[in-house]
Amino acid sequence: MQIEIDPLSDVALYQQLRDRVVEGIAGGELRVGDQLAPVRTLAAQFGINIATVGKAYDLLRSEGLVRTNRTSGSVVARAPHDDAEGTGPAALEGVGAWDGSARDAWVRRLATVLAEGVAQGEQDAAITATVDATLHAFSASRQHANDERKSQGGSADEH
Amino acid sequence: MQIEIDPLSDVALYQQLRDRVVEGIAGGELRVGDQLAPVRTLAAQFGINIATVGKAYDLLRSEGLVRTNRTSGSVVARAPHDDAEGTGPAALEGVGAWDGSARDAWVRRLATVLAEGVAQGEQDAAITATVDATLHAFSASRQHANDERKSQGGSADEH
DNA sequence: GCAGTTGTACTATAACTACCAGTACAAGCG
DNA sequence: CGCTTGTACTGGTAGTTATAGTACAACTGC
Repeated sequence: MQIEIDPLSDVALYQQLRDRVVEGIAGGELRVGDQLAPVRTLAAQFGINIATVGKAYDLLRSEGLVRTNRTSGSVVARAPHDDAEGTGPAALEGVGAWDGSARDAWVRRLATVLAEGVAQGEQDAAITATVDATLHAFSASRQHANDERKSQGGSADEH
Repeated sequence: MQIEIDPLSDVALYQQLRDRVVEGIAGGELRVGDQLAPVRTLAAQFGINIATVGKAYDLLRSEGLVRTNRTSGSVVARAPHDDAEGTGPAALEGVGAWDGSARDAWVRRLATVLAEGVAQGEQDAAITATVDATLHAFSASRQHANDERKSQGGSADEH
């Protein structure tokens, strides 16, 4: 998976890294068991500090999205709920659903973002359309990534 | 409007204030022309610094949500798009729709939050349901606030 | 004009965060 | 053993958050 970050953004570097990985999982570019690039590799790739990458991985681990085995690196630990298709050898590892309070916090955060759109005069229909389009983009991307794997068993992370 | 903030939250105080005002506008508790509490009043109410409240107002102004006339205080400058009902003497002031790039940034932020839910295994249907419920809560709240105004012409901000 | 209110600007300080640099270590793999 | 892995540590720089206190320009009401 190709990650890009913007050093000029007002969003913290480690936060951007974390966001890209989350989006990668949502979009299917990163699937359960996939290896994440070593902290040193990512740090060198972006010319940033190892500790910054480590902090991003720290965050992802605390969110239960990746699991890390000290010597073998970090791997994706959670997958989007794919309602369609039996996905043959899927569910390599237990998903485990996230913590209730974590979900509550997520709902709160979602509500705040939605309130922003509403306050700015965005119509409800326009908002739901944007949400639907975004979710559909994710599932379509997952579908596409799925097909890729079937034709060529490639790794998601060339480093 | 009754605002509450959590000094123990990891979210910055000025950000919380800004979020509450945004949600107030989305929920109709704050409407176009409504006066916001003076910075000194809010600062005293929460036992925080004037500059902190000023920063929140600064943010809201830069987002075009409030307009400020140096001596008369800050007032709400933007209203949710109410698709239903003629709302009689509504649209007291021009709404003006937000900047295109600002909207793009909002869509990006929304996508990141949605990705988080998807990555955590939340089903698309569950997400859209949450979004719909949140949007409905806002519009219902607006409706309610609207009725309140009709029966008793109260100010939104008693200070 | 005067008193009061409003948002804003300024300085200065303390605490915390983000990021960096370098080094070091424990644990597993080949 | 050599290599890679994540992690931990110290130390430093810069920026942000929040504080305190003072001050000012502009408008309202008397």
